[in-house]
Amino acid sequence: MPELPEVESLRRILARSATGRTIVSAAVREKRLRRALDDDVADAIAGRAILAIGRRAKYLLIELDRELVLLVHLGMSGSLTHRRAGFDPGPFDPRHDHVEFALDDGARLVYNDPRRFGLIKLIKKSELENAAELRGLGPEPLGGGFSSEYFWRATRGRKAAVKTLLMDQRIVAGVGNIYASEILFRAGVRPTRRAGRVTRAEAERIAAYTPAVLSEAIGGGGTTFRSYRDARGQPGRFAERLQVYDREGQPCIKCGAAIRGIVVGQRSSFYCPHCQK
DNA sequence: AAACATTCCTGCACGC
DNA sequence: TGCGTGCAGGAATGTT
Repeated sequence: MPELPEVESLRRILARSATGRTIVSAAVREKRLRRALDDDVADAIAGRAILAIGRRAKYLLIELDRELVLLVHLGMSGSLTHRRAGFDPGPFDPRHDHVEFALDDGARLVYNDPRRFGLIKLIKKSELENAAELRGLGPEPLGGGFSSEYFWRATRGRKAAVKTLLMDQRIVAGVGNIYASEILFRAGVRPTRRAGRVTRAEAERIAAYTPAVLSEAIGGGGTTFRSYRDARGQPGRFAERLQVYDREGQPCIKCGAAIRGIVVGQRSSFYCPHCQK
């Protein structure tokens, strides 16, 4: 997964394929995800109509009738696939297909998550804003709330690496490890730079490249690094357009210098020592 | 066999 | 001293 572009790609596919459908039944095979699924989730979902599919940060929001919302997070290794009736159901994975929804058109939505860092939670629509998972999230990077002025202010006085802050969901919602490296490369800022030392011009570039990179990735259907698959079971195509991520030792596309791989805030990070200051 | 696309929690350091 | 905040580190887990 599953950073913002992957979840947004998933949202768009499900919006077309599942909106208006009714969930006739739900089966929970494994409820031990990041948090254990509530015991009554399957019963509460059965019979509910899917009104819309939304997204906040990396959370997918499946809006149901009766003012219910199913919150889905894919963690590190989760996927939610839509399998049409009568078509190849894809490789059935009994060990990791943890939750399955049957729709009234014969299709199925299958939640698969090997590492089980994901989350599925049913909440009332009125409690959405106050939900612990969504409360405190920063602005959506594609929603206009993530301005250069905002980011510049948010970084003042902060000693943590700028990449760490860019990935902090309270600062901006949806940027994860892959795109943080890509955004900082395009902005010409090293991931290790202390956030408080980012100049105003650099903050402007970061704030501008953040939505640009995410939008481009959405256009490519997201990034498949190892195992990510979209709702149709297809890998994302943005991996071919990654300029630094997982390219340690390979030449920078701008200057030819060898891309470096380092660890920042315990996450693998990549940058060009020549282009990024 | 070490690394991993995410989030949450703990504990320490620092500053007021 | 006490408290709040920031930050680092680790844990959760299965796969490649």
